This record gives sequence, structure tokens and C-alpha cells, in this order.
Amino acid sequence: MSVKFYNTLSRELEEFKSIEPGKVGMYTCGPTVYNYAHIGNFRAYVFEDLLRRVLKYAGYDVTQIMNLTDVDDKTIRDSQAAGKSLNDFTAIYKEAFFDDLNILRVEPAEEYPAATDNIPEMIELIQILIDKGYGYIGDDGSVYYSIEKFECYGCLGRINLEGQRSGVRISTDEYEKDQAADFALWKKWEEADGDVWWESPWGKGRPGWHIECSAMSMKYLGNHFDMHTGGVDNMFPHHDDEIAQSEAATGEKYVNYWLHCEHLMVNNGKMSKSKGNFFTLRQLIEKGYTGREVRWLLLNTHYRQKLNFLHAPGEQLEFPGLEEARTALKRLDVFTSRINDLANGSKATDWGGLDVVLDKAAARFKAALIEDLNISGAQAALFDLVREINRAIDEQGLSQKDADIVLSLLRKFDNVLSVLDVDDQQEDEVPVDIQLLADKRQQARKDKNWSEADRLRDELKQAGWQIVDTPDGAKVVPL
RNA sequence: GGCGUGAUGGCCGAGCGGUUAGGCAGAGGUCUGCAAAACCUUGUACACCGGUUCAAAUCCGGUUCACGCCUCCA
Repeated sequence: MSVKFYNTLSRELEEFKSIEPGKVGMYTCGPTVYNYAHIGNFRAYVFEDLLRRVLKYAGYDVTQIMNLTDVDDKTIRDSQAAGKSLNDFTAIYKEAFFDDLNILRVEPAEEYPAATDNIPEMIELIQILIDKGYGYIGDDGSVYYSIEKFECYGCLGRINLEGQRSGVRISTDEYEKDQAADFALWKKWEEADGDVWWESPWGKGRPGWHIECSAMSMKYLGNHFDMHTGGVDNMFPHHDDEIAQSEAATGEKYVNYWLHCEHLMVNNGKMSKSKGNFFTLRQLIEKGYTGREVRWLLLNTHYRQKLNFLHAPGEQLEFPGLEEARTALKRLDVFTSRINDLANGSKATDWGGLDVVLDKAAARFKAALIEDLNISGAQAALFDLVREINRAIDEQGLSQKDADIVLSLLRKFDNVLSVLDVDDQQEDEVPVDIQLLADKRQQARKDKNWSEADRLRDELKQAGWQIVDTPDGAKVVPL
């Protein structure tokens, strides 16, 4: 079965063929480290995580490069406001970014090149563009890219330059350029930039935004590589500019497959600072949600679909979507814990029907994911598996061996999903006093003193612990 | 103004021409001392109007609404 992706270049579902058999080179646009990333940003990174995990699941050896934009207008502006050097300032948010990725269980990329570590590569690329006639020095001393020189400018975003809204783009210093839509390759140093500058053949300055991705992607993945991803808002102009720069410089095709992730919305509206409706991961963690719950929520909706993040301030359930994630995960947790218990000691005999059930689940799971990352189909396969196994357990029990086989399939699934906690079920330490209450309840039950047993159960509930009676005795789990 | 995406049952969300998506919530039941968990049963869903077809949530046209890009915003 072949892996398929929706390629923005063709706007069609295409069979994925890697340049080198069995290997994928993938460049994923990373964050601008001037602040904490919000969950909208993380939607893209979780999508990219799913992508790399599915590719690996399908047998590919993945090399993923994610850039860190650590020099641009915002990083300069805010570092100055904070009274810190650019590096000291961005270091804070680089670290925060990696912390957050970790909390969201995002598998690390192979490399995270920072823009400021690759200035010479960018300068070299800009020089080539100037030599080939695509770059020119504007009246203000900055270097610009002449979009009319590039044959297919705007082909990715399907932008035709004639139809553009007039008047909007002509502002501030745009007249320095030959054409309003020409973009900067190298920005000449200005007073406001302070001590942020690098020496170049065109004088002191700093790179334009788009050039960093061209330079760094080609440095690590070669002139022509398999995949490039980002949010839909990067499609144009950012990715079109990258194509223009890279292909003009090398004369080769730049990227085969472009994948773009849709936006996260808040209550059907755009997430924006002015509306005050954006959330950072740490805000949600403070509200008591876990990274895994946020991951599940972000993963839940197909990447090309807008994800509507529900927020009901003042309501009892402020974040209904996260609550739903919590209950869905709870169902899975109860299941994995149940299977783990059986794997550690079950008296049931082997079940002949297991293979069929597991094979079907595995096939559905994979078929869904390799079809343009159909996460919903994969989840349906998982939940159906849970129900079928639960039913088998209820009807005839599951042997220790069978339970182990189920666990190994769950681990396979979790290589992609990374939400299951198959093995590190945090068997929360039960405090001595809680265990004592639970034991007392068991005794009361033995004595058929139901009112006392129920009273103790309520007391435990007050203390935040839930009694779960199983055929093998009562377990205590946190609420 | 130009280009594009989407509207699915109480909520979230698959589906890409005929056959149960799945999750959450609700109702009834089995099990249990009672619960919880689990299992079984249960939902007049496909924005609106036309058209194509033996057959449309699924294809075509139109309408309405929402959203995005065209402003270095994932």
C-alpha cells in the first residue's frame, strides 16, 4: 500500500515517492523565538510530528530539519525592549520552545539550525542570486529579489500579481524596490537595529526572512529534497519566496511535496492577540491540563481542516475540547491498565479470535494514516479494537500471552500517536492513609456492612480517589 | 476587489456515488450488595435550491453563511 499526501503544488492527493528509496528529507518551518509559542503554533509542530512518525511507521528513514528564526524585526524589537542582547533574549524562548515540544511529546527533529548560525550560507546564496541577475541592490542599500525574473513566482500560493489588492502593499519604504512585491534578501542595517548586524558584501545588515529557510534547508537536505511543511499562512509569500530563491540559485527543482497545516481557531474566530483569545501551552498546563491532553486535541482534527478550539470563559467547563480529550484518554487508560493487569497475571486461556481482531485493527490503522494522515480513521481503528478486546475479556477473559500481544500492538500504535502510556502507566503511589481507608472498605464489604463500605468510598472520593472493583479485588486510582 | 477552503445527528469529528465511522454527552438494558469500569441496544445527521444518476452527504451549477491568504502570522 502506498503512502499518499495532499501536495499543495498540485492541490491533489499524490502518491508519495521519495527521491532516495527508503529515505525522506523533510524541512519543517519552525518558530520565531521572540515569545512563547501558542497552541496554534504547536498545532503545526504536532502535525509535523505526526507526519514524521507516520513516515517512520511506513518504513522510511526520516531526516527532519526545523529552523529557529532568531533574528527578525520582532526578535530585535523585543530584545531591545527587554534590555537583553539578541542571543540572550532568544535563548530564553528557544529553551521554552523545546520544553513545550517535550511536554507535547513531539519527537525531536534531527537538526534545529538557528538563523544566526548560518549567516555565511545565506550571504553565499544571496551572492549567487545577484550574480544570476535575480537579486539587486535597492535604493536603500538593501538587497531585493526581483520576482518578475522568476518564471513561476506565486505558483505555490496560486497568486496572480495582477489581481492583487491595490494600494495595500505600497507603504513606508516599499518604493525602494523596483516592484512593490519584491522581497528583501538582505536588509541594510538601520539605527533601530542597534548592535544586531553582520558584515556582508553589501555592507552591515541582516538577512531577510525567507533566505534563511532556503539556505538552511539546502545545507542540510541538498538542493532538491522531498518535503517541506508549514502553516497555510506560510504558503504565500514565504514558501513561494523560498522556491523562487532556491530554484533560481540552483537551477534545480527545490521541493517535491509541500504540505500545509490549517489554522487553529478559537470559537470559530481567528486567534489573535488583540482579541486576547490565544493560549500558550503553559497557560493550559496551569489550568490543570496535561501535555498529552493538549496533544490529543491538536492531533484530533485532520491537519488540513481548521481546528476549532472551544473556549467558554466563566463556564464550568472552560475548555470543552480538552475535557473531551481527557475523557477519551481516560477510556484508553482504563483499557491499557486493564490489559497490563492481565499481562501480569491472568488465568484465562488463549483466545483463538485474537489474531483476526488485531490484524484488522493494525491494517485499518495504517491504511488510514498513510492516506494523507487520516487520524480519525486511525482513532476509529483504535477505539474499535478497544471495544472488541474489552468484549472478549468480559465474555471469556484474556490470557497472559494474549494480553502481551495486545500490548505490543498498542505500543506500535503509540509509536505514531504518543498518547497511550502503554508501559509507563503512572501507577500513582497510593498514600498509606488512602490505602488504609480502602482496606477498611474491603473489610466492611466482607462483613456485608454496605452503609459503612459506601461511606468509606465517599470519603475516598472526597480525598480525590476512586475505588475500582475488579474480580481480583479493589484498586484505588486518582480521580 | 483577486484567489482559495469549508458547512455532517446535542457537541467534537471521519466519509470522496450504493454497505455501522469513531469519541463525548443522552436513553434503556446486562454485570455489581449499590456504584464505577466494561459490554449490549438505541440517534428522523449531512446549510439551502436546482441538476446528473437506477442510486448523492459524496458529482455539477447556483444561493447563503463562516474562515483563510493577498500585510515577514503555524
